[in-house]
Amino acid sequence: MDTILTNIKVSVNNKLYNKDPESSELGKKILSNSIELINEIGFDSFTFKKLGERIGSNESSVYRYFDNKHKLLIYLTSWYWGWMEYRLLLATVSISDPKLKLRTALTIISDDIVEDNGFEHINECYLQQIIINESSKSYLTKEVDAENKEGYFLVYKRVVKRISEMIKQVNPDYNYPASLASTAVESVLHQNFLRKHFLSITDCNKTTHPREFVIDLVFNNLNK
Amino acid sequence: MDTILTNIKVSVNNKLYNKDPESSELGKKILSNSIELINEIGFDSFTFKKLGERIGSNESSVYRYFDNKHKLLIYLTSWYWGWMEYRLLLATVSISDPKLKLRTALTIISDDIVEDNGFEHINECYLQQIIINESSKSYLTKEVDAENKEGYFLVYKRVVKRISEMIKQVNPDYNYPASLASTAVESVLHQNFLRKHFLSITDCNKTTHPREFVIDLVFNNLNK
DNA sequence: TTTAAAACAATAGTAATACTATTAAATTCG
DNA sequence: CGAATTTAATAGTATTACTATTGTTTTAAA
Repeated sequence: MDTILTNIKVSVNNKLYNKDPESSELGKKILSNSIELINEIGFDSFTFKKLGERIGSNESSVYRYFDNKHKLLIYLTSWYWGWMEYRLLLATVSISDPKLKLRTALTIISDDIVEDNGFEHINECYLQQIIINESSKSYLTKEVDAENKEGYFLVYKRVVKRISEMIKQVNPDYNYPASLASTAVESVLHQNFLRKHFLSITDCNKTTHPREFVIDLVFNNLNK
Repeated sequence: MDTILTNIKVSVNNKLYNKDPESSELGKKILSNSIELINEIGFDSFTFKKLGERIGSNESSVYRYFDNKHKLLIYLTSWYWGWMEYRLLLATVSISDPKLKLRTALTIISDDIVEDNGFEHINECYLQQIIINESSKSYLTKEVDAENKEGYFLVYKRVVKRISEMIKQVNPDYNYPASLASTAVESVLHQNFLRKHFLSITDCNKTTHPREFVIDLVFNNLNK
């Protein structure tokens, strides 16, 4: 995987930033440290001032890269789903059996990322925690329609659509492929949250993984 | 329904407020106007100052009822789920057939509330929109575990558990009753959001209702 | 190699937010 | 009736989320 990774770059809608954070040392520091800091103190308490202090720079330098913390969050979620799409393709492209293909895709999106392997300045484990804990905040806003028009959520929607297509391949007669796909993706994140904070309303725990539930959920709907 | 409603009051964890908003005229104005205002401008832009201006009162008067807008949001979501639990019980208590019971419960939680009937100072239609658009923000915080210990999310969890129990009644052999219940509840809200903002990743639209999808989803998992 | 432009970083600001403390007025209650 | 309590408004503070300005460094062109 490493040899491939050195040549690829996850691309993110360029309207999300003023200056490409991957293009400079400071930009990379902004990415890596914002991921760490958001994980430590949560997105709500996260400010550019705190980030500036942490990277030994200053607030206004961060503003040159991102208009505000909201756009930074959308950048991070876009990066995550862009990376996920890449992993998804890599793992499924050579599979011809529709069921195995779908099962593999669901496994990929529900993988616990435990190793930070590949992109130097992005810690994928921490980023996945941010996706679980904060990513809904990127679209649960009054500006969602305007931002959607700008294409801020394209990558996320593309991942869901790919899974939706795989669902159709397994069972062309199933009535809700898009809804099942979006529910599966959302459910992976939600069940991960629940097993950490609201254990009493999930069956996912030390012995049962969200992956098992979601794969069972999806295939129970398609094998009829 | 009306005769019953005049006698019951949805009860909310009293740690969520400093002074019971149902106990005074100003308190009721705070509830009704905050629901309207959050719907109009979104929770992120909502402030106690704007609310104070709107109700012809002032910021600090609002603070006497709620510590901060976050607690107000949890109050509103608790009220919603308390109300939902009441509707759920009322609709299902007399049903003995497990399948019909579960189907009825799923119908209740995925109902579009279009009429504001019952509680004078709470507009249930607007409140449902707030639940769809904002309620995740009530638990997606760094304080979730502490607040969970205080019992802030009990009512919500109880609703999910009730549905989980109904799932077990339909099929005691199904492995993930709690996860399926929490996914169903979450999915109703999520699909409602998607059909308004991200139409391309849902099958719910003018002709297909989230209710149909969720009922299909749940029963496809139990009828094996 | 010089010089002009551009990019960069820091300082110092501003308006708005999220509260708190104080005080004065109104209400209740013994 | 008077004291105690509750209510409401004013005026404050610290923090946040930026913006404008300025000087400094880097780059790039003549």
